[in-house]
Amino acid sequence: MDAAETKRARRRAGRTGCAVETTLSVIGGTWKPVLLFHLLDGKLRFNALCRLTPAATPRMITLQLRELEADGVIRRIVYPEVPPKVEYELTPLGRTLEPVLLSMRAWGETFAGRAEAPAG
Amino acid sequence: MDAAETKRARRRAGRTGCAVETTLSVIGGTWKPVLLFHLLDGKLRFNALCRLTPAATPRMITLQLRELEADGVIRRIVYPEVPPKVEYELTPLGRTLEPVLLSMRAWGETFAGRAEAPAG
DNA sequence: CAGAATCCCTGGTGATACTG
DNA sequence: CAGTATCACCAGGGATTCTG
Repeated sequence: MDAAETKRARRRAGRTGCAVETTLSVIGGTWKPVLLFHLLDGKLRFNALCRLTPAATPRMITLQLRELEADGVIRRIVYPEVPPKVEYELTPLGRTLEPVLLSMRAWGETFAGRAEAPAG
Repeated sequence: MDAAETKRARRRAGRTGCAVETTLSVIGGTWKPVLLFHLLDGKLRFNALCRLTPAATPRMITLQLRELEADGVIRRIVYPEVPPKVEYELTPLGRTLEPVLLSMRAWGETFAGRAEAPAG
């Protein structure tokens, strides 16, 4: 998928001084923040990620994981076993995203609270 | 564009316990984090936002601003003047996104540093 | 189990032209 | 200036099937 890759590359290169765009070029995918967030807890198997992100299809999860891997924020560990076993984990670089992901979660929790109890 | 709205609503409702998805339902748009980030500095006119986000077309900026407004994170101020003048500013709720946006910028700066000087 | 390959279609996005 | 309306394109993503 070099279309998306080109897009992300252009974005990274063509940023106009806004570092936020740089971050988005890495975690800007539809499901990337969610996947990364789940990986904060440690290694996860492909199926586990699918179960944790039921709104995304396995196909999409695969694609997004590949891009994250290409950007060096996650690592793919293949165990040469039968049945196949693959785990994903954050790289040290990926772990530096923790503040971003945690602040996103924190805000989501607050917002959900406000949205569900607007009159409260 | 209620297709996107439906999508976001579903996402907000159908989250599986991950607050990150809730946050994404609000700032998940392609240019939303960038627009919000620029608004951290204060009110901005439409044209100013366009200039600060040249990679996005005015059309897209309009659409994303509308969604942000619908989600209550920004406010649209119309001055009944000629020529027209419209300003956008963060609502109090929108301002609570500041930690998220700042951490995104911070990470982008670090990543850019690593990417441009990988051998350093 | 983990993922590749294929088909197909929706809708996100750009470009252009117009308006108050 | 700050949009809106319309057309057109094609890439993103879903569903299904197949494999090692």
